[in-house]
Amino acid sequence: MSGSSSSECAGIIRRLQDKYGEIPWWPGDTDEVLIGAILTQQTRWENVTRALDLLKAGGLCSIPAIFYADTPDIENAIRCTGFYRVKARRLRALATFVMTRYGGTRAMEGVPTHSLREGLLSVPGIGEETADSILCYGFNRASFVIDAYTHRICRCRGIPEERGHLKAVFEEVLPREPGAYRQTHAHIVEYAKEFCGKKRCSKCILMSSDG
DNA sequence: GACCAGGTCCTTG
DNA sequence: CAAGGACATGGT
Repeated sequence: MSGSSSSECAGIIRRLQDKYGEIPWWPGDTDEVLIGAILTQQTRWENVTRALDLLKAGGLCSIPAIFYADTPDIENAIRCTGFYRVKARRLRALATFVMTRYGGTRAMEGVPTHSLREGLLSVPGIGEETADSILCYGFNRASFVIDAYTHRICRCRGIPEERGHLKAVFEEVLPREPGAYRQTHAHIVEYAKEFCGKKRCSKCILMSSDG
């Protein structure tokens, strides 16, 4: 792996840890994480929590409930997350995959990570980021999430942005523990939301020397 | 009104 | 394969 990228990423990880410490992130049971992972696509998390509350109020915040629900009921609950028709379809596709292949998320816990990932990626509407979010936050697997914020931070540090490269580098540098993966990803999002615009970063604590 | 948000898929060149 | 567009609501 690129030694340069590795040391840069290691530096980013360490400085973010120093800045933020332990922060809670993406709470909820497994089913709720799967649903949230779809809803948060290209959408602010605050809008997602509102939709999750509406789903809960309607008894629709679980994979079986989504599987058996009427599509219009799902659409109404998730409208505030945008792309609501597409997302309702994706939720149905995910629920269908889980229920028909495993009978529920509980039965997926013993399935090997690479096998789970492959299955998730076969579901229409689930790409690499969503799959990794589900694996890392929903199933406690060491699969690092590369999102738009990760790209921004790495761009600002001159690290090659290709997704597979970034995923490999972070997974090489971090201890192979889901908790460490979750924490680092949470740090990246917190930092980037505040300091990294789409075009340029306003401030960069990641810039300091040593590395 | 313009621009953006923790993506993914489909169509074009 | 790269680039562009569609999907849609809500906040700044």
